Amino acid sequence: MRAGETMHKLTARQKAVLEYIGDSIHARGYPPTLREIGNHLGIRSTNGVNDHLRALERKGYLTREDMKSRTLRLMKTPDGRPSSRPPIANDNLVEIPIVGRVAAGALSEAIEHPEDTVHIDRMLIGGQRDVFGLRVTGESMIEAGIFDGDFVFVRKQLTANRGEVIIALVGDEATCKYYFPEREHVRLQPANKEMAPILIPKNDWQSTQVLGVVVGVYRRLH
Amino acid sequence: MRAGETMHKLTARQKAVLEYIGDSIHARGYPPTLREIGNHLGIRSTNGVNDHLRALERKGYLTREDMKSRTLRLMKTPDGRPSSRPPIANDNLVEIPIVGRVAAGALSEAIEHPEDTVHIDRMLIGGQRDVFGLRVTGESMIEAGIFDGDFVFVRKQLTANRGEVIIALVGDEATCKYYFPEREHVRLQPANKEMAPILIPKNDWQSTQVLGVVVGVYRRLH
DNA sequence: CATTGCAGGGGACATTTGTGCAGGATTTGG
DNA sequence: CCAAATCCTGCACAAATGTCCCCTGCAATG
Repeated sequence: MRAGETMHKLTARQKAVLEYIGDSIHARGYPPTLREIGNHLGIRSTNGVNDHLRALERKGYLTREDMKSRTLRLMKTPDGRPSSRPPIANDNLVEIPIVGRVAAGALSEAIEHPEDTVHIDRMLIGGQRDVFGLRVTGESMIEAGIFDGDFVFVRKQLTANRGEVIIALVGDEATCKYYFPEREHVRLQPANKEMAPILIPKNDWQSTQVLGVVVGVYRRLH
Repeated sequence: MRAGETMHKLTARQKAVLEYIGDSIHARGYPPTLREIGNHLGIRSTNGVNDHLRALERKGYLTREDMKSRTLRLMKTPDGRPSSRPPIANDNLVEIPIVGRVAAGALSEAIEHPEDTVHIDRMLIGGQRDVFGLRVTGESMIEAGIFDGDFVFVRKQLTANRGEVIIALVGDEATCKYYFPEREHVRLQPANKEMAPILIPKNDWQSTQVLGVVVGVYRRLH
């Protein structure tokens, strides 16, 4: 950085404006209007927003064109580096339906009508396809680090390997357990010393009872 | 692909329109207006341009929003491949830098030069801003369901509430622990019966030692 | 031959959007 | 302490911009 090229610092508010503009471009593909910025930051007057934009222009963080809508261009990031934000590459993102709760019943129906979806980085689910999400109820897998309220991401498949964490349909309830096929029965093993395994005789066991294999776990804190 | 979902081919004119929109976004950073498109292609009537846009929408090459200027989004390239800059429908996505591993040392440097990023649904981090990611090393939080190799998402902040899971800088190592401020010292409590708490005298404790509060945990399985 | 899609012209109209003016309250730097 | 900057409200206005309606012509299709 040369002398004379004074490093104009931003106020917190100006930084927030600049960040929202970047977010908008990044997420929607086009810059926001004055009023959109105002709405997002709780500024009721377009002039209030304009003040910020003028300040950001003066300090060299963005440029715009006269009397044209949405013609904002970012020149520098809030920390002063030249701006060039690559657009999100869709290839890395997957949209995942959250189909209900494990052990909540009537799951198969829920799968057809997802209530909600989340987007998740493909990297986090190991590049798997056909993944859906569930909310966990109960404490049966706490020793595996899967707690009440956690989200689990499940790769849809009808078979599993010994020892994997699976979602199985028992009766009409979905449940999350370790999978242990044995001679006479299939053992669904909880990860909780105080709970007994579920034993299902091989005769009663149908392949449709495995809904999928858990490939990821997410827990919100705070 | 269903029947009826035919591969809609573009006319030469429609292709030209689509390309100009792409050029505009690329060169100027924002999409053009109807009249700008018309000027560029020699179409004097906004309606003429609108016809093209409607056709492109119908064929799935772009989307736009009602009564908003410059809200064009490309969905497919002229040759039918998904657009390289696929605008995420909703803006509930956040790009999160993965800055290193907890207890890996030299973390503060890593924060400046993120090695990698993941995208995550804003819903999963409770709408927080200023979030970064870390990979956990070690077993010190297993009873809190945070295992070796897990990703933690951390809201950047210099203070925390009693009992929250935080990332703290101890010496030059970042560590993940429960936060318990007490009379004489700050206690960093592991969630592992076999490990002792770290006690840091209030004198040695500086606010900069809290790097942030853990707002989410992700674990890959399989 | 009627219909459909394409490619426009021309223009009225409503909405969106940026600009500008007139303030006020607070903070910051000298 | 004053001046400048920050961060707003509120409003009026004009320009930019999308939508809609009614046309013309042409080509392809059934």
